[in-house]
Amino acid sequence: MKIATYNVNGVNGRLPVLLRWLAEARPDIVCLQELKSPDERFPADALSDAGYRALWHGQKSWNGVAILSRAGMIHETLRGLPGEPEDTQSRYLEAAANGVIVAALYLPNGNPRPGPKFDYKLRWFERLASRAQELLDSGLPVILAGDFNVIPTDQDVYKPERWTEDALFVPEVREAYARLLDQGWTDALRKMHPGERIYTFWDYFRNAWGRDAGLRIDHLLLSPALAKRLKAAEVDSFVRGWEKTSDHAPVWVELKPDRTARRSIRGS
DNA sequence: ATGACTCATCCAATGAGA
Repeated sequence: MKIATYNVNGVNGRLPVLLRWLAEARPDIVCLQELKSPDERFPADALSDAGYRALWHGQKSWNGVAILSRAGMIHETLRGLPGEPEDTQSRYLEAAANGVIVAALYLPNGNPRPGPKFDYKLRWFERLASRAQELLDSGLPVILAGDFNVIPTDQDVYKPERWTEDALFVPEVREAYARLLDQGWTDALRKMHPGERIYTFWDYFRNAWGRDAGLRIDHLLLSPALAKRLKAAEVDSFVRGWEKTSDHAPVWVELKPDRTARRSIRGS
């Protein structure tokens, strides 16, 4: 089973690129971020024609997350993170699909720092960590997939010294990410590629793609049950080179079949 | 240090992204 995350930076403007990538990559489940679309303009028909059922949590102009599945039904389990009822930003959607709990998330950027946007990022991080702990405690197979807006280490940025004051890289944020992992999550891309420079985002500015001046900020975190099934994790960086593309590239994991489930099917 | 680029917004100039 292949599960992907892709910050599309505008789901309607990006539709041709998204459909092309879906046709080529054939992921079973996809988490999308930055829909930048109100719910009524989400391209559900075009995605349905491409073979995907969808669940979406949109918002006019900004944010917005969605979960696509071609594997079967999607059952919503949570829309928005608890803990801040006045928060109207559409950044979290969670569902059960194909035997897995999938959380699609778009963590706040947090710049400029210091300021209210940075404070909001830290609060949102805490709310995510609370939910993540609940999900781990459930013992279910869970994947947290999305744009975390966190550069975890020096290895994940083309020029660390340029980013020391940035809300994506300051120690406070990197520590929050490390604490999240310490709950028991596996950073799938890093697990499969230790010691490798690997990016998921390249700025539109300054020919960042041409210079390979990237950041690794889109992450796929696996609960222990799914970490055992991890087979491959990659970035479809070629998509970043397409016309009218997003500044992010899709990231995906391939999971081995669930041995427990297979045993039960065989009845042994 | 700034701004470069791209998206979405009642179409123009602005906010947001990272």
